[in-house]
Amino acid sequence: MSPNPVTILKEHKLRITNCRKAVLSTFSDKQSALSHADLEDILKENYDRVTIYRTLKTFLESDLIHKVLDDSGATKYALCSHNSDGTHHHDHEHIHFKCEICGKIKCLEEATLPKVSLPKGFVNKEMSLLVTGVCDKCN
Amino acid sequence: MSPNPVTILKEHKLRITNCRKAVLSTFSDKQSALSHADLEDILKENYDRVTIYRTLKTFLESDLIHKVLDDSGATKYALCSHNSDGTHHHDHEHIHFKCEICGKIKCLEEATLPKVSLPKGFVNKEMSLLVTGVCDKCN
DNA sequence: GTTTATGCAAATTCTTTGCAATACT
DNA sequence: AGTATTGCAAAGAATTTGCATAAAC
Repeated sequence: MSPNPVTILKEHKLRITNCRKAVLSTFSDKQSALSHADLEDILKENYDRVTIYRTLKTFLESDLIHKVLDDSGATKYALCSHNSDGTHHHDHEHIHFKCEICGKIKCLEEATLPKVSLPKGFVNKEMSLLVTGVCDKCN
Repeated sequence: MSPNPVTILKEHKLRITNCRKAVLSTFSDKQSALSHADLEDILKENYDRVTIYRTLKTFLESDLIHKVLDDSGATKYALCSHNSDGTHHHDHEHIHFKCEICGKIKCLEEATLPKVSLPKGFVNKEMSLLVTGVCDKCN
C-alpha cells in the first residue's frame, strides 16, 4: 500500500537522507498528522530541530506532505497518500478527522466531500474539511 | 443585524473596555477574519500588542470569536455571528471562504454543509470547512 | 472598595537564516 | 567532483508571563 520512504523520495526526486527517511517513517508509524514539535520529540536524539523544519518545508514544496487544518493552533502535517501508479489522491479535497479523545488527526481518504453550494459569485477551487468527533478506536 | 460592541460584551458578561470595543468594531468593519497581526496594525496606536493577545484569548474563551482554519499558517479569528435573540448561529458547522486573490477570509453563514459520510466507527460532532477560490468581489 | 484589564518589560517559544562541514549522486 | 543537506549558532518573530498602575463595576 504505502511505499517505503526511499521509494517516496525517489518519486519526488529528492535526495535520500537519513533525516528524510526518519521523518517519513514517523509519519507512517503514527498514522496521524504530526506537528513539528511532535516530530522533534521523536527525532531530537538523532536530528536537529532546524533540519526537521527544513525537511518539512522541502516536503511541503514537493507535495509530499500537506498542512492539516487544526483549530488547536499548532500547525500539523500529514503525508499525501500515494497510489501505486504514483498519482496522488484528490489534492484539492482534503478531509481530516480530529478525535476529541485521543487528539489524533487522520486524513480520511475514503470519505468524499459532497458539493457545497456557495453564494453567487464565489468560485470554488479547493476544499478542506476538518471534522471533529470521536474516532473508531476511541468509540 | 449585528449588535454593537457594548451589547455583545454585555451578553457575554465581559467588562466593557475600550480595547475590547475597538477589537469588536474592527471585526465588524473588516467583515473578514483577522489575525493578531492584522489587529495590531490597525490598533497599535491606541492599544498594546499584549492587550490584543489577551483580548483575543478572552474572546475565544467566551465564544465570542472563533479560530478560522487557514492553510497559510497564520491563525486568524472571526466573530461568531449573533442573532437578535442572542443565540449563536450553528456553532458546530463553520464554512470559511478564502479568496486567493484578495486573501480575505470570510465566514459563509448562508451556505450549508451537506452530510458527510464517515467511515464506520467515526462519530461526527463538529465540522469546519475551508473553501479556497475566488470571491464575489474579485471574480 | 474590590475586582479585573492594561501597559510595559522581559522571558519563552517558534521559525528562519548564514555558513562551514558532511553526505549524496 | 559537484551539488544539496546537515548541524550549530545566532537572529528574528510570535506568544506568554509578572507586576505595578489604571479602569470598570
